[in-house]
Amino acid sequence: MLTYSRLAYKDHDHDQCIVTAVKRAETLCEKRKVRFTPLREYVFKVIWSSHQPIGAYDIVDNLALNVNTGKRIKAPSVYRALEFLTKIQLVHRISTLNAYIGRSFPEKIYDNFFLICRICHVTAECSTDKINNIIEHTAERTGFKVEQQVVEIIGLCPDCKLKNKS
Amino acid sequence: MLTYSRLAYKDHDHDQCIVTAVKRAETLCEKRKVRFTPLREYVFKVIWSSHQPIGAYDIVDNLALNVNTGKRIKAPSVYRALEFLTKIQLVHRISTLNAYIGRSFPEKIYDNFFLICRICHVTAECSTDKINNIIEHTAERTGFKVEQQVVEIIGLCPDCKLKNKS
DNA sequence: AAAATGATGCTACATTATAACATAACTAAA
DNA sequence: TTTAGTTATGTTATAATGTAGCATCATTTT
Repeated sequence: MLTYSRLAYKDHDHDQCIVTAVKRAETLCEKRKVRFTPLREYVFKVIWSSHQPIGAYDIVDNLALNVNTGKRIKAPSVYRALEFLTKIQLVHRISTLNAYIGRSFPEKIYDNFFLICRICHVTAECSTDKINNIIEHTAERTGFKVEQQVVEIIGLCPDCKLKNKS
Repeated sequence: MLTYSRLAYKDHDHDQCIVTAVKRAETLCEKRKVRFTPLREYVFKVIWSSHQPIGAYDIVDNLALNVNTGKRIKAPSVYRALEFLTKIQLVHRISTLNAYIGRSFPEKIYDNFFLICRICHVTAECSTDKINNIIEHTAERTGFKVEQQVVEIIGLCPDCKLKNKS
């Protein structure tokens, strides 16, 4: 089976994208019995505001001020929200960019990878169970126990590929 | 075809490892008509001094003082050497650790991945042409042009797996 | 209500990386 | 073999990313 998320490359109703992601997040947190607090939701929404990974300090800049105090939310709070969201797989840290992106298949822990445009940074999540098989197979022959995989593919998205053909 | 570098997990003559790597580097640089300067060689050797990825500032700390001036070699110089070595594929930046490791198959641009031990950080480079096929195939269906791939597998190396069985 | 746990706020700082400009070393052309 | 061009390194300062440690506030459990 092979599925992929080409959505990032198409015109689409992005507000709907966010709504769906938030719903998915709420469901997942309920199931895992963890709290989807306002701060975590705000951070999650800022991350989902585009299909480009966003840096932690850009999230800080894009967050609304704290509702109660009117003060800016500081880096450590954002990093803690990111840690939480990452741990339950709702968000992925694109380590080649030091930036964070919302996950389209949060239930898939392996089998997923990211296509990252070198120019515009638009990032699509893909999922195929074949990759994991190969990695697992190769790793096992060396006695290595796979726990987590980071697969980041860098290149050109369809749009930037066209624009750079000249 | 499937090859892999289990060397990292075995007792071996590591000095020989370094000598081989340096020779390979010299040959590659000659072929590409780029300069394997003393600084680049020193940095390369420090990286190859173990099978654990090493951070840029740890390289700074481990470098001998500048032969002529007796002064410490500073971060920007090291980063420039790293940029050079990374660009010609002699070194890989393990982006999940912000650290650098010598490559065993510098001629392979795709098809390679890294098994990184979560505990001791020992890292083995593997190479199999199957992964790239899948990624390429999936990416192409979305119109994405693959240029570079970062595959970092986190888990337990054979030694740490044994030690943590209890 | 009290106690325990979990989440956020906050200051200060650690770590990783680069910009910008000066100097030195190499290379190729006249 | 000088000179001009190019590439590499030195140096200072600073940007960008991430965390430690402790105080406070909120939620859940007893």
